[in-house]
Amino acid sequence: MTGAVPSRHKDIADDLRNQITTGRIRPGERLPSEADLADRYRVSTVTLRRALAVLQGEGLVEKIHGKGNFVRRPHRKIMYVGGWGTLDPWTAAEPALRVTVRSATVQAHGHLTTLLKVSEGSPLTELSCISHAGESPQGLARIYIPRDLTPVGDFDDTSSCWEAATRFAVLGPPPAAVRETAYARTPTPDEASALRIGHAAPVLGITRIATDATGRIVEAALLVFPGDRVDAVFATQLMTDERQIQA
Amino acid sequence: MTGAVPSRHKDIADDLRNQITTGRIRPGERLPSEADLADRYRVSTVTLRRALAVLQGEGLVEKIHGKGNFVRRPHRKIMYVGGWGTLDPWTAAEPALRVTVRSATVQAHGHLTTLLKVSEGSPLTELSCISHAGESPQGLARIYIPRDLTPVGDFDDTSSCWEAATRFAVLGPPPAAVRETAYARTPTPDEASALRIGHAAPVLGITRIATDATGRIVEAALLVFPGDRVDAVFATQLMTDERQIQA
DNA sequence: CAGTGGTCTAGACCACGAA
DNA sequence: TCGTGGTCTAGACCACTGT
Repeated sequence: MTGAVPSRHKDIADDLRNQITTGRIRPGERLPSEADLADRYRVSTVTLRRALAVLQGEGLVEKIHGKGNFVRRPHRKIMYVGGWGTLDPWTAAEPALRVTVRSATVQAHGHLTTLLKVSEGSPLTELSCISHAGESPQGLARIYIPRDLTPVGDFDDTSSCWEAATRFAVLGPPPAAVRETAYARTPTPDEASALRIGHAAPVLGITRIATDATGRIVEAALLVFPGDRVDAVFATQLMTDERQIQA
Repeated sequence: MTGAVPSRHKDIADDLRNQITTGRIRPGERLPSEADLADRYRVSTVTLRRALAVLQGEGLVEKIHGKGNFVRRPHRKIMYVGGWGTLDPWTAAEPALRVTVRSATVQAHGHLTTLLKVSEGSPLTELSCISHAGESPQGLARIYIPRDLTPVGDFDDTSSCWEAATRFAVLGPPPAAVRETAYARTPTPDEASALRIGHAAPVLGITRIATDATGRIVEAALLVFPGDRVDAVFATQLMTDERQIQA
């Protein structure tokens, strides 16, 4: 197609990728320092860093400022199950899965009022969750629930809410309908550092709106997952009649 | 939280972003050359290019080698509707929406055999679709249908299949169930050039498997959308009983 | 050809992490 | 303090686009 563009950094990325995937450099191991690698490949540090950026974007390498570049442990792909609004049971049962939840009361503002269809300033319970699988951050969630629907009790390790949060499941009253919007984007700086991914690594976002039988919104959840670790699956049973509705 | 890291390129990106979003630089317009901008901001070309890379990742700027940096025309977010397996009707009705379909007969191999649960070498019809909204590529689709289920007739502009492809809808016999997996990743080089996005711009991918009442897979579709232009929405009605199924 | 973006260099200085 | 990654420079050379 197009002429081959000389790009030393891609060659280097290819070489390092091979060394990683063939096991010559093992998961968790630290790569030689960037200065060393630059020397070895006879390139400038800038070029070498571009090569590492490629691998970081692929989720193969994790950079830690002041410590070095590390080969990421390969992770089984986690499944977020749509409709259920939960990580798949197998994943959620993982013993190494730790979740940190921070709860706060906030007032609805801006986007939140639109999402929850509440008036500006309405009291909401905000749950900030971060889920780790072993060392690696695995997902972020910010869940908003109208204050009057919030289950009583603290979100400590023993509460059922904590259990639900572990699975990123819908909190609050059982919903009658769930609407989930999935999108792909780059992480915000906050998300990038929280998830320990590059600023260019794609994240899979899911905005989940749960409504009860009366149509009232009982929960809005903003979920963010590293793109290389999480897929979202949605299953639909179609009545043959349903297909007629579509024009 | 963390100390402010000096990063001139982010400041520049912020400034340019403001100029774009406030309309001081208009959609379709060409930015000053990188050399000019580097001069104006008193930075090196490398730093300025990092700033532009940020904006490109956000989908605000399109770089064209040898021509310049252009402000991308803002696009309404397109909705892919899960379950229905189609772009939303409003979008699909867009008159400016053009679709190019190329059909071929291929033999199942590798991943395809797993996806479609057919044996190696089974004949499949492959439809390669690319959808444009005006100038901008908007989505790619590769759809696979078992040869014996393929509707007869060519996929010309007048066929109903072409109409369905326009909406990225499920082809072949009406399915009884659809399973869609959504993921976020960076584009392959092919996808990046076909969609005219950067190699680091996130894409939203959807793998769609449609099965008939007997459980036979009647279609597998691999859809790829630019992350900044397409969202996917999935709606679920929950019977109260359904919630019990979950352990 | 001239003008544009794409890649690379050799070195400087700053910020973070662990002794 | 030292070794690490993070940012930046001033300039060179290559590749693509249009005249």
